[in-house]
Amino acid sequence: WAAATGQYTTTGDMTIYQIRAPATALSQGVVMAASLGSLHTEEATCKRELRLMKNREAAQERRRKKKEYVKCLENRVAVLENQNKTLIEELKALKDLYCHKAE
DNA sequence: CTACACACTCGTCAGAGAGT
DNA sequence: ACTCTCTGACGAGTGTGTAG
Repeated sequence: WAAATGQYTTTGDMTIYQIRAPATALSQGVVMAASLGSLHTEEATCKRELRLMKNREAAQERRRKKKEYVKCLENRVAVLENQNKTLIEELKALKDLYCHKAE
């Protein structure tokens, strides 16, 4: 997994996860540390993979809901445009009626 | 056919906010 | 203080249309 985004290093009593900056990015690496006592490297790896998986699923769900929302809005636009058209026609008919009565 | 531009999708990161 | 979820932003990969 290290090839993907980062790598682990151990310094003193701390296990450090160093995120490798993207090839073109200006940002420095971010350091996330966890005490060696509670977070074994293997356990940390597991935790990270679990977090990535959950986040991946969250992003997918988010995008699905966004699509749904946009579709909903588009439907609403269509309905309102139809209503508007109908009202304009109705208004026109009433105006005609009124004009003929006035004559 | 190739090279390029543009649009779209996906995974990931970082940060905010809520819950414990 | 710590953990978890949600979400905007970003970069990489891929598909598609178009000019040369």
